[in-house]
Amino acid sequence: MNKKLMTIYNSLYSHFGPQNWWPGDTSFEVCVGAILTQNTAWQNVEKAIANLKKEKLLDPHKINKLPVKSLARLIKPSGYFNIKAKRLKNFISFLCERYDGKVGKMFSNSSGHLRGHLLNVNGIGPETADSILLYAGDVPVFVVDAYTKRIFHRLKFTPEDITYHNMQQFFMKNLPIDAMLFNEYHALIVMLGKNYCKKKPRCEPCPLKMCNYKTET
DNA sequence: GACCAGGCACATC
DNA sequence: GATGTGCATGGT
Repeated sequence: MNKKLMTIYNSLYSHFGPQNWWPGDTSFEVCVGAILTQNTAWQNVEKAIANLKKEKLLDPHKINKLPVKSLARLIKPSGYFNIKAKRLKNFISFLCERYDGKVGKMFSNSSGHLRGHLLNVNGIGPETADSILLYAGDVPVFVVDAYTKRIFHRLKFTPEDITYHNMQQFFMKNLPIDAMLFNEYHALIVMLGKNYCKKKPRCEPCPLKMCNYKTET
């Protein structure tokens, strides 16, 4: 257990408050959002999900039957819509065939193997799999994203080119294994990253006052 | 108009 | 195993 990691967490929590992640009404919506938000601003994902809701299509069996082209048109605002339509359908056919389209059943029927199963779905990589595990199923895995790597590199904790797995282990070996903590910590990292830890040369002064990163221009 | 966003798969060396 | 590239909309 690394005290500095908890100190950073506490500073972020004091500064930003609880983030109440994941935004979404159902665990299925969380899964859909996790795929749609790949390399995409959440704001755009909201528009895509709103389109699905408007057409009353935010339902595993309905999307399973929907032609890829129709799905692509609906999720267009989230970007990469052709490839994401395929990815969504890959996940949903996995969900429907193995678990009758029920996310709850997916978690209860796949004791410990779920991460591996998810990674076998074309279009689901480590971050998406872990987001589904943590935010749809309360499984205590730490979610790593581009902000996580950038921030903790600038704080000089980890190398810039660290792998997903090693970055995840860095947190999970140094923090208590706790889904609530991992949930809030990742969300706070994204909040910090979005607002204060952008790619150079537009980095804002960090509210934590712990980062010496300076813009080059 | 350039840059960036809560990645991933695939090609090529 | 490491590196490069396509995928695409919408906000700043």
